[in-house]
Amino acid sequence: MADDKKKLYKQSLNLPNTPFSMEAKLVVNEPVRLKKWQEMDLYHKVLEKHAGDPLWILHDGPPFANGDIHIGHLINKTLKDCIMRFRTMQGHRVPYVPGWDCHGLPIEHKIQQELGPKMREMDVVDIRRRCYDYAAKYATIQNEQFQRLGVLGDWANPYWTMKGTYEANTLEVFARFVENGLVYKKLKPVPWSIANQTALADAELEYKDVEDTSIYVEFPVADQDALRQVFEITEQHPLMLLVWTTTPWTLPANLAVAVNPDVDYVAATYRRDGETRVGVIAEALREKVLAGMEVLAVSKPAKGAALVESKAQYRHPFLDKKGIILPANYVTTEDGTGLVHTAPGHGEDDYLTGISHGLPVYCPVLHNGTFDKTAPEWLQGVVVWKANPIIIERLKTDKLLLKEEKISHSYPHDWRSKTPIIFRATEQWFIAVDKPFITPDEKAAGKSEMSLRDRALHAVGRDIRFIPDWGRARMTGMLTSRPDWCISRQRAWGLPIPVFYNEQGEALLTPETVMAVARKFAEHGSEAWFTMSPAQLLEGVETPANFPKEKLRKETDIFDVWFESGSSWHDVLQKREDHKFPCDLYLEGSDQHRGWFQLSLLPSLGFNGVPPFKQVLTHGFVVKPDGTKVSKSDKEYVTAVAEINRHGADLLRLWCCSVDYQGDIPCSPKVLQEFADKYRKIRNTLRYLLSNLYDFDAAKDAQEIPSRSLDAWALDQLDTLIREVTEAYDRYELHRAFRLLHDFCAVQISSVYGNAMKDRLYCEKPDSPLRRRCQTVMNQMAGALIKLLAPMLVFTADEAWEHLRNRPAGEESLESVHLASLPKPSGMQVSDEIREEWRILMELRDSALLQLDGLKKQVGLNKALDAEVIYCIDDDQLRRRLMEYGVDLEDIVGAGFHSFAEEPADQQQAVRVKVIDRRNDYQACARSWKRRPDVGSVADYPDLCARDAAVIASAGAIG
RNA sequence: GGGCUCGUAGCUCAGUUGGUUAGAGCGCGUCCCUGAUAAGGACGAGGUCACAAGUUCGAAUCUUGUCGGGCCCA
Repeated sequence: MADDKKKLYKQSLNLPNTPFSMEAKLVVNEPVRLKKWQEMDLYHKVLEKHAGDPLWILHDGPPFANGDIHIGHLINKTLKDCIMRFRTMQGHRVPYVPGWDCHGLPIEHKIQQELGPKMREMDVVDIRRRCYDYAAKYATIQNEQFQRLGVLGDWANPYWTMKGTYEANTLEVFARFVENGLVYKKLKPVPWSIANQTALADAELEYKDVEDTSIYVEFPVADQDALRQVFEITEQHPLMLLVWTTTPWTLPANLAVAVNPDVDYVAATYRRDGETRVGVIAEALREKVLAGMEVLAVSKPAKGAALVESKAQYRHPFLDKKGIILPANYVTTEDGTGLVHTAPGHGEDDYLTGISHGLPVYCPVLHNGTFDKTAPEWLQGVVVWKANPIIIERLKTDKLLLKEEKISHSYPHDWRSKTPIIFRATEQWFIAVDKPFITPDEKAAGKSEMSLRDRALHAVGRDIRFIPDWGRARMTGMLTSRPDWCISRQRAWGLPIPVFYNEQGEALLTPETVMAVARKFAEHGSEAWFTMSPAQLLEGVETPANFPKEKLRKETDIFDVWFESGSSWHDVLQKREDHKFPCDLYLEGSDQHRGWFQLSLLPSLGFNGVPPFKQVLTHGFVVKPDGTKVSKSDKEYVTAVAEINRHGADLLRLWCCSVDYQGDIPCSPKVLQEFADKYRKIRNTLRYLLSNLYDFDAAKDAQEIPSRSLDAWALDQLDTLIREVTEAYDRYELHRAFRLLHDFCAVQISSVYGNAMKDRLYCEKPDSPLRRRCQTVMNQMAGALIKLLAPMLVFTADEAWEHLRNRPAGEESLESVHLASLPKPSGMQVSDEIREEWRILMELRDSALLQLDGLKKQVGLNKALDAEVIYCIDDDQLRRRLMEYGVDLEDIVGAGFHSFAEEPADQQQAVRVKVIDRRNDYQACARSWKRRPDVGSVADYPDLCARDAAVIASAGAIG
C-alpha cells in the first residue's frame, strides 16, 4: 500500500527527460555527424550565412606531406579551427584554405630508399613523378585525418606547393625579387660529399665520433713590432700566432685568424728545438698548450680586440701571402689556442666572418675532393684526405709545427656513403637582405628605398602583433643576425630555379624570363623544366644576342623549399577569391619564428613591401609529463590518429583548448585518459539542463525573472560567463575560456543552481510560474553554453543543439550550432543592493552547508531535507528584502523548510544562519520529502505538505 | 656556447600597480543521497610559489645568480 503510493507520487513528478544520452559514444557518433556536415556542405553554408560580414582570414601554414598526423598537428589545427569558429560566430566571414608543403628532401629520401640503387639509372622526371605521388598520397591522408578532427575548411581545394599554379605563383614572387635586383649568385661553403660528388643538406649529415690529427701551427707575424707593442715586449725573438686546427688540409685556403675580442691573450716566450720563439695564445690555454715546453717568459695580457686593432698581419705558413686577424665571438678557450684558423671557403663560421670583413670565398678544392691549380704545386691533384700528412710534413720541414696530437671529436658524415664530408665553396643563389629597393607603389607614393632587413625589423617592431608578446623579441633577434638568404639547393625534388646559361656560363635571369617559365609551369607543372627545351620554356620572350635560345643550358639547382612555402600568401591570399591581403593571423609552433613566419615575411616584403600578416600566434611543443621532449620511439609518444580513435576528436580538442599553449604542452596517453572526466562533467551538465526543458515552450512559458531570486543570480552568473568567455576567446586565451566553462558547469550549475532547483522542477505543477521561471533561465543557459562550447566541442555542441527545443530568437531553424552566432548577455541590470544580498546569501549558504555537515557527523542528519534553516536578522528592512526570495532560502542548501528569527546576528555579520535538525519536530512530505510544519495541513492528503497537496489535487481534478 | 622562453598543490590553471593565513576546478580521502543514477551533493587532506642571495617595513610578484626543461641557432 505504502509502496503503491510512493510509486504514484513519483509518477506525478516532472522528472528530467531527454534523448541526449549520458554516454557520448564519440568514436561512433562523430563520423556520422561528420558525414552529415559534408553532405549538407556545412563549410559553404557557414560562409553563405556570413556573406555580408567582414572577412577574417587565418592563413594556414602547410604541414609537410609525410606520414600520419601527430599530436603536434592536432594541437595546431585544433587551435586554428577553434579560433576561426569563434571569429565566425562573432560575426565574420572566415574562409579557410588548408595547405601542404610537398617538395623537399625527406620525400626525396623516401623515394631513394624505395628505389635503392636503380635510382641512379632513372630519369629525373621519373623520380620526380614518384615524389609527386608520394606527397599527394600523404597530403590526401592527412586531409582526411584533419577533417576527422572536426576542422572545418575548404578541404576539396587545398593548396599544394607542388601544383603547377602554385609553382607559377612562387615564380611570380621570385620574378619581383629579380626585378628589385635582390637575387645574386656567389660562392658559399656547403657540406659536400666527395664520394657522391654532391652538395648535402643539413638533414643528410650524420655525426660520428672520429679520431683526427689536430695540429698547432706557428703563423709568423709579419708586422712584429706592431704586435710587440700590444703585449709590451721588447725581445726580438720571432713572434708567432699559435693556431690550432683539426683539418690541416684546409690550411691552403687560410685567409685569416680569428680571435675573441673579449678574451685575454698573452705572448709567451718558449724554447723549442733549440730555438727561442714568442707565441701569441689565449691566456687561459697557455699552460695546457705549452705543457712540457720550456717557457721563459709570459707577457702582460691583452684583449683580442687589441690584437685586431693592431692591424698586424701574418705570413701564411707555406704560401706566399699574408693574412689578417679578425674578431669573432664564437672563438672560445675550451680547446685549441684561442686563435682560430679561418678559411672562408671551408666553413660556415669562417665564411660569415670572412664576408663580413670583405674576404673572398677562396676554395682550392674541386668537386672530386682534389686540390685545384690555385693550390701549391705539391698539393695539386691530391685528395684532401691524403693531404694532411703532406702538409704536416711540410710544416715540420719549415719548423712551423709546434706540436700535433690525436683528437676524438664528432664530425659530420654523408649518411648515404658513410664517408666524412668536407665543406666546399660552391656557387649558390642568394637573396640580398641588406640591399635597398623600392616597390612601384612606394615609388609612386614618394617613399625611399629600404632593405629587406630594415623593412622586416620595422614591421616586426611596430606593425605586427605577437601572441605571446615575446615573439617580437625572438624574431627581431633572428632578423638582426640573419645572413643573406641562400635559396639554391642541389636536389631533384623541388621547384627549379629558372635560370639559363649561355656557352660562356653567364646567367640569363630577368623578370621576363622568369615569368615565361612561370606560364609554362602554370600549365604543365614544373615537369616542364625537364621535358621542355630552353627555347620552349622561353616562348614569347626575346633573349639578348649573347643568349641564343638554342644554345642555352638550364640551371640544375632547385629552390629552398622555404621560398615556396614562404610564398603561400601569394597563391592563397592574393590569388584566391574571397581572401584578403594581408591576412589577420598566422598561427604555428614557436619553431616557425625562424621558419615559416620569417620566410613568409621576407618574400612578402620583397614582393609587396609589407608583411602578409597582422598577427602572429605561436604555440609550444608537446613534451612528456616530466617536461622532456618526446621522440617517436618513446613510450609516451602519442599518436593523434590512435587517440582520436580511442577517445573521439572532441575529447582531444577539449584537451588542446584546456592547456596554456604558450609554453610546453605535457601530454601522454594517461593525461588524455584522465581528461575524460572533464568532458563528462560538461556533457552531463548539458544533459541535465536539456532534460529539464522537455516540456518548456519559451513562447508561452517564459517568465520575467524577479531580481530577488536565485534565478536572477544564475542569470547574472551566466551574463558574466558569456562576457568573460567571449573576451577570453577574443584574446585567444582558449584555456581560460575552457576553465570558465568547465567551472561554470561544475559550480554554478551542478553544485549550486541545478541542485537548488530540483524541488521546484520536479514537484511543482508543470506550469507553475516558479518552475517556468527556472526553465526560462535554464533554457538561456543551455543555449549560451552550447554556443560557447561550439568552437571547442564541435561535435558535442552540435548534438546538444539538436536537442535544444527553444533556441535563441532568429536561430530556431538553424540545422547546426555552427551557423549560430555568439550568445549575448541578457542585459539584466542588477543594483548594488541586490548584488550585496546575493553575496550574503552565498555566504550564508556556505555556513549552512558547514552546519549541515556538523549535524551529519554529530547526530546522523543525513538529508538536508530533514533540516530547517533559520535566518537570524534584527534588521527589519533587510529581513523584508530577504523574505522576497521565498523558497530559494531553503532550496539554496536543499533544506526542507526555512524561517526567520529576530535574534540579533553577531557584530560581524548582518545575518546569521542556523540549521536545525527537525526529524523529531516535523513530518516529511511523502512526495517532496521536505520536512516541514505544513505537512498534513490539507485534510485529504495527510502525508503531503500544502504545496504538494495542491499539486496532486489539481492533477487529480484534471485527470 | 648564444638568442628567446618556461618552472605556483598529483593534474590543469588563477594570482591585478610587491600588502592579511597563496586561490579555483579536477583528482584523491571520508561521508551522504538513490527522483541528473555507469549520475548528483557535502566535508577534508594536499603547496618552503624550482633553488639561493639581494632590494624592501613587507617578495610567488622586482634584481642577480644557480639548477632543471623547451624552441631556435652555433
